[in-house]
Amino acid sequence: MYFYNVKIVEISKVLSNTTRVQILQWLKKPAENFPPHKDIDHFDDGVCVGYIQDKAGLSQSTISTYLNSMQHANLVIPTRHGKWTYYRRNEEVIQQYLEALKEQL
Amino acid sequence: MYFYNVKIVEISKVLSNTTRVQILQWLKKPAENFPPHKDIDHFDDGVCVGYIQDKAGLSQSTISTYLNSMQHANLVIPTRHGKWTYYRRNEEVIQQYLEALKEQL
DNA sequence: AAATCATATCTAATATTCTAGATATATAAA
DNA sequence: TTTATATATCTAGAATATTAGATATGATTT
Repeated sequence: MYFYNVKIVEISKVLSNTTRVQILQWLKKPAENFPPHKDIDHFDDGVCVGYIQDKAGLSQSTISTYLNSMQHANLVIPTRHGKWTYYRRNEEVIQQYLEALKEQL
Repeated sequence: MYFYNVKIVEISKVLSNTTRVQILQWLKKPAENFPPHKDIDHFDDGVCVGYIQDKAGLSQSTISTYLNSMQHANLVIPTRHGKWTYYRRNEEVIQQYLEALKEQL
């Protein structure tokens, strides 16, 4: 298991916004929260930005900025498939964050 | 065990600032992080604001504001002793926050 | 190669956070 | 009952976050 650099304050900043927390929660069960993708029949690489945007009801640029900050904190992993970028949770980091809080908080 | 209302976003907001995280950490081991109080020989009710201010190196009003936000999120409990207000961790809420994250995140 | 589609980045307006100084309040001491 | 001490609240400026629209980029389609 590779250990990322888990920065408590940076990750907490991500979690200090309702929409960003929701995105993480939605990505836990993509099939329940998003329509199927048109080109692929699984969510192995996560969910495309457009679906996340529709669900959140915020502008495209805002969601892109949010996802960027989440990626910067290593909470999500982007994968490019053609013209789409899929985002999935980084379960390792989420787990490591919980551990870090348990130890350090 | 009484269950407080643990709001993930509100608590995460507290934890999104380095000083506030440090305060929580310092309060875990008051005897190691603060000088003894002059009137009492224990830290059962926590640490007075002045000591926290000195340790953090920020202004009195800033620390007071921080402690207020932490109290509002139920992360710390204030106790008045004469002219001092002592703050201690609310271990129940901290634990419940960790549980809430584990379940919901 | 032009048009289209998905996403990212830039720009800017508004809101919130950070922080300190000034002032208020509450308690204790003189 | 004035004075001193500890903490809280008020005010305000600077910094950062939120958010959307406009524009740019990268990939696919026509």
